[in-house]
Amino acid sequence: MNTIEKYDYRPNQVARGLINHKTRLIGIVTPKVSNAFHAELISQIEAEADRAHYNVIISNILGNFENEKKTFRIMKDRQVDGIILLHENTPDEMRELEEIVDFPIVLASVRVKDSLLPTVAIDDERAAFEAARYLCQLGHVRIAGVFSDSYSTGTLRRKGFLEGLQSWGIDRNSISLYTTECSFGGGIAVATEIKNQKNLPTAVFFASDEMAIGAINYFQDHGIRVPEDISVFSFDDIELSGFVRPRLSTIHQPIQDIGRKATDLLIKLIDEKPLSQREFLLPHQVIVRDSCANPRD
Amino acid sequence: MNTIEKYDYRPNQVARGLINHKTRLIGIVTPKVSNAFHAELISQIEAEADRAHYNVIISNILGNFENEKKTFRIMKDRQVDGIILLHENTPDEMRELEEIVDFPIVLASVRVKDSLLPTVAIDDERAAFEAARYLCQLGHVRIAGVFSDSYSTGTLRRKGFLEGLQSWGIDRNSISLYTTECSFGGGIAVATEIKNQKNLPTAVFFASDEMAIGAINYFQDHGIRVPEDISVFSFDDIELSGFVRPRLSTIHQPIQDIGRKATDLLIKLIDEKPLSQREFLLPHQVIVRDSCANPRD
DNA sequence: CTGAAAGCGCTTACAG
DNA sequence: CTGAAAGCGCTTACAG
Repeated sequence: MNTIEKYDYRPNQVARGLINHKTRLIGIVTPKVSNAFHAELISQIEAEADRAHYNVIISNILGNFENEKKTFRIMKDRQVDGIILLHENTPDEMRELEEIVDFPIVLASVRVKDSLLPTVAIDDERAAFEAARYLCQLGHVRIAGVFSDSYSTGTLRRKGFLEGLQSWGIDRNSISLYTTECSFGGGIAVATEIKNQKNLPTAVFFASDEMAIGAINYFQDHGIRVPEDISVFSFDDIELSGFVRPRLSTIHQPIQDIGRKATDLLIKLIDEKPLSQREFLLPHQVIVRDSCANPRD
Repeated sequence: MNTIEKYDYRPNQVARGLINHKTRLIGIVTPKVSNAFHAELISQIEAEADRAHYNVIISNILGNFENEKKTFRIMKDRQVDGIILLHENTPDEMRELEEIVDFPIVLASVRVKDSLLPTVAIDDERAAFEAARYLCQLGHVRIAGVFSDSYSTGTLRRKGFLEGLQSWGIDRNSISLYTTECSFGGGIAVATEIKNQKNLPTAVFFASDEMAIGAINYFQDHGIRVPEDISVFSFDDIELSGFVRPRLSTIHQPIQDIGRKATDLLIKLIDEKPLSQREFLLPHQVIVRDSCANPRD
């Protein structure tokens, strides 16, 4: 012990990894690290992993499934102890990925249809339902919804949104639906389409804050005021949403809790401890700020 | 070879790391992964590292030097091949960090006074000089500057800013200087101070976009219009700066090029290749958008 | 209880 | 040119 102190001996983690078959490395697989929502999540995961003496390897897969498979193979070669996946796949794709690795995978902030993988997320359907009801409450009738083509930010939120409107008795014909990417650019693209509609909706629900910010930008550029001419409600509550103008009314996702819980769950699985449940749906919140108003007509 | 194919054999990277004394792992050390500027930089570094078959370990140091030293020790234990540091330190602190590790370190987007470390950044002083001159050109005379307490975003940009104003003949007494953190919160804190000044400046230069966005938010909340009542010029040109209202006039940092170049440089050092120069100052750009106008008086 | 040996999965240097 | 041995830096199981 004295000698250890004296020479400041520190064991070589690579050698330990080889003998223990544990690297204390967690892989985070994400479509794009620089996405604001993911960056916050990654930051949180790193902090929680650090507490448990794990380190974190990140990887951008840039929306390409071949890339994602390659990444899983690399993580396997590197002998990471587990993966936190921030990306959705079809059930078939998911099965392909699971076959590549022999360590646990946890889904964070996303859900995969029919998957048996441990998941930490929110109730997307319920949250979108509440968002839709909020818009109805304000008096909106001609409403648009903008979603992605994936499961959580697409199917699930669209379903909840539609059910919310229906439960208020909104006519399906006065609802228009759009599909695009969860990015500033995606929002702009849809805003362009919406503007060219004959009959402008009085409110638009976006499945992500970044979409909403892009769209609001476009609306403002073209003389459409938010919320005076059009109300905007979105989803995620990234830090930024309180700093743009108008401040976004949005669904708050507990990013910190999701990151922390997903990390804890993965570590439990690595330690082969039993899980009390497979799916953790953390509480969301409807945040009312300045991007919604009553319709003018 | 046939057998390799047949059983899809893939060498264990941990074992290879042990024998080769190379892990093909790069450590990124950053104050906060979720900072927009850093997130874009990290994303870029990961992409470039991937191209060279390296993986990337990230670490939040959260502005604590003890934490940073601990991180360097962990990176050493993990036998990473090199570190890209996105954080500034005093020369003394930097020396302490250098002593911990035995592999190359590259500074990206920051500079350390008197350091001999390979660095990829922009000419902060020159860029701030140009920003100051731009404000003068618009006719501003009562000008405030907001900086951090570190070297690149503090000392260097402050120096260039002051020289720019001086070169235009602005009276030192009409310039007020502030120090805060490069975050939304830092910007809000300074905006509060500025608002309480007897004689409001007609233009404010912020050393980061995030500061500026926070401050603009505060100004707007308190009936101070940007740019009508006060012009705001900032620094970084994160993706967001084109999506807030008003769009930010700012100094463009070539984030992609910085990330790519820093990675290439580090890999060269890992391979013990010679560097053509120690410091690479990439070209910046003055981006004129909507947050600056002529002063009203 | 202490100390030497075996082994994790590779690569490299060397013997045949 | 091929194949067996040594060794990277640890940990674990076992002999003394």
